Amino acid sequence: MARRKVKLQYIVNKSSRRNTFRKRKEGLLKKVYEITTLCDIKAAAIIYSPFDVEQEVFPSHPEVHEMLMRFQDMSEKDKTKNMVN
Amino acid sequence: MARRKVKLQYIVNKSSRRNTFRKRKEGLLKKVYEITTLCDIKAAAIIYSPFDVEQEVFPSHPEVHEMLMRFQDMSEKDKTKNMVN
DNA sequence: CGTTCTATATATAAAGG
DNA sequence: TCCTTTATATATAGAAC
Repeated sequence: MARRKVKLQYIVNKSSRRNTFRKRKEGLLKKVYEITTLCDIKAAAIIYSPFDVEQEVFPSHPEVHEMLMRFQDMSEKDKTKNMVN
Repeated sequence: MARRKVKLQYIVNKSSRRNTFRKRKEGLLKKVYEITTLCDIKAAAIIYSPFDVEQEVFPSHPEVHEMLMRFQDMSEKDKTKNMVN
């Protein structure tokens, strides 16, 4: 979006892809922060990126870990049920 | 945003909060899908909401579970390091 | 490679059904 | 309560540094 509408597909050019990744990651974390604040809920985003040295990025609360634990405890059936595409 | 700028704070009115939650959750999942597609990375969002019957919502791939496993394996120090606020 | 600047695409608050 | 419709706030692609 912005200057030009972009097709929703893999960005081949590496520097463009990297730039888009950085900007969108920032936007995504902001959105997570906002919905968390506005609705007083727990939310987190996990991003695995080949660009960052650190492999996982976590926005949001320490409670995130608790959420993960809860997820781990769910049955496989429930996990599938809660997947959204 | 939209018709009126909204202060970034808890929305007291329940129906408004619920509506905002539903819309923003949808937008958030879309963003996750987009960054995933555009940059060919793995990403997921976890949302704990009192509005949904299901307690956790997961956008994105089956690989998400693998990501969580990797996170579980990280040392406490690394977990803290990867938290972003 | 990372930032900042803007024009434009998107997300979304309110309102209406 | 949920879906549409809009007006407006935000996010962000591309450019320039």
